[in-house]
Amino acid sequence: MYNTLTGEKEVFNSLEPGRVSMYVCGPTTYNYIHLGNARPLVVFDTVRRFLEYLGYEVKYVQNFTDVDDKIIRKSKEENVKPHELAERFIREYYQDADALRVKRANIHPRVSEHMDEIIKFIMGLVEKGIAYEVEGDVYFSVSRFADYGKLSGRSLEDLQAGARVEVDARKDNPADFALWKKVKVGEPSWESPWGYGRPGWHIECSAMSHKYLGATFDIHAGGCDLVFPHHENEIAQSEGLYDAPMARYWLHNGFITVNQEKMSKSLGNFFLVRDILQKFSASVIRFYLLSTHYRSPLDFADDKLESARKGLERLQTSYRLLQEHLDQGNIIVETNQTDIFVEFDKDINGYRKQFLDAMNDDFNTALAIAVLFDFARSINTIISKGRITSKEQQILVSAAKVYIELAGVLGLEIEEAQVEGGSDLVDGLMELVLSIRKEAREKKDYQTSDKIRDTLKNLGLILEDTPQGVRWRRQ
RNA sequence: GGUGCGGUGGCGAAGAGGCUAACGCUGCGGACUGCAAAUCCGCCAUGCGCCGGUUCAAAUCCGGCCCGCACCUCCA
Repeated sequence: MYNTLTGEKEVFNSLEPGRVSMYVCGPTTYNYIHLGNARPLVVFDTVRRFLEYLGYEVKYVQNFTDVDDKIIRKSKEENVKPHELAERFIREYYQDADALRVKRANIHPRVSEHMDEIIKFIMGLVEKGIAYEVEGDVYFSVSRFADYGKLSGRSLEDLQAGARVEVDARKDNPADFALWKKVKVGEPSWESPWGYGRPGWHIECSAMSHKYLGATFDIHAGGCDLVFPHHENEIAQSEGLYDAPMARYWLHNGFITVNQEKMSKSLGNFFLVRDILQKFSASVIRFYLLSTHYRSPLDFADDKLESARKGLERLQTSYRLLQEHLDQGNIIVETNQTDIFVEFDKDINGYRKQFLDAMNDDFNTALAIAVLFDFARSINTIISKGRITSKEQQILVSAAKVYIELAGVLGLEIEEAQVEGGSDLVDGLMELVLSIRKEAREKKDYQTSDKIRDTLKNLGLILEDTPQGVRWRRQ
């Protein structure tokens, strides 16, 4: 996997055999999540699923930033208490993340519930002399941490040269950042040795990751805009206090762009997951997010999601056809396997291997998906060969199993969309309509039969005539 | 100004020294079908931003240039 810290792909070795500890920076809960927020969720959820597939026991921690300037500002606008606002959007977060099949973390720590740990952490830094208090604020002294800049590849001189931060004369160094902010009127605050106040942005991840994963853990992940300053500062805090490497592998996903520009809240060009779900299913969104390598930028546009929709549908169709083929049970009892099935049987393992090789190479989901397409084509071809022997049926059953298993590593729902068919009423009506159409076709009254097909299509019901009779499905 | 990422067919996107440059979408031709749909088969980059260099061999390595994006301030 590619490690931002070294700038190279490295072989992954976990700290403890068979176990992986992983911390992912979660959202600040003051709004619904947008697609840009969803990308790391889906990408790192996939990393987790893959590690679990390989047999690791993954301890996955993802925080909620529920104490923050933006929450306070928005709560004033909406005239609700900050913690109520945060609480509400945590619930909304789960709704979107669950839809995208993002597995819940083992622990979802919140800043508001970890004040003791945070304050103790800061006290430790002050005692070690790498943080200092000024009038109720506490700052981290970057000049006291020799490795400052190692993650983002910049030096303190670089930072000063291009400094856009207004200089605060009370700081020893302009790059020093706040660990603790003195309370302002009307803001939530907690008691501390420096008076009432609240934590700075970066300290929470250092304190909470330490509590749940220890001074050193395996993987720390987040969006690439967090490399600097957020993760750089986390390293300074954690390594400054514990003198041990914070995380061994740092993973960063690329941005979602809109017209090649970063999707962000400040530019206002963001799309909420919730709104996109009006047009596309969560599975399609997930598929789309995984169709590009996680470190590359990914441009958002309706036609690109539409293309993803068609692609995913292709994968789903293969599975559906395979199931139907097996359900039809047109097995003939013979012993001689044809060559093509022998070949296909070998291919199944080949696809699995190719898929895993792709994932093993820095989570190349785009390539892994390509393998699924090859697999799908193979399935489509083999089942078009018609009747099968019982031995051949076994091969198809195992193909179905592997196919679902690999899709599952990506968290893709391949077998969905068919059962949702409907109520007894719909089924009953469809039975009636289809029998009328069947009669019309038998009488070669194609005008009527096509009218039925076209009308149903406009209602979102697709009819497909096959040698075994008509088949219908939604969408 | 500093730091980093990237430019591959109509679109999206893999590939990172050597088989005909994957895969998906679109388009075109064919098979199947009453016609469709789905599926299958075939076609669509003598070329991978531009110019040089290294090499028997370069999208892939090196140098220069052009263009785009991001970070250096809250953002995933």
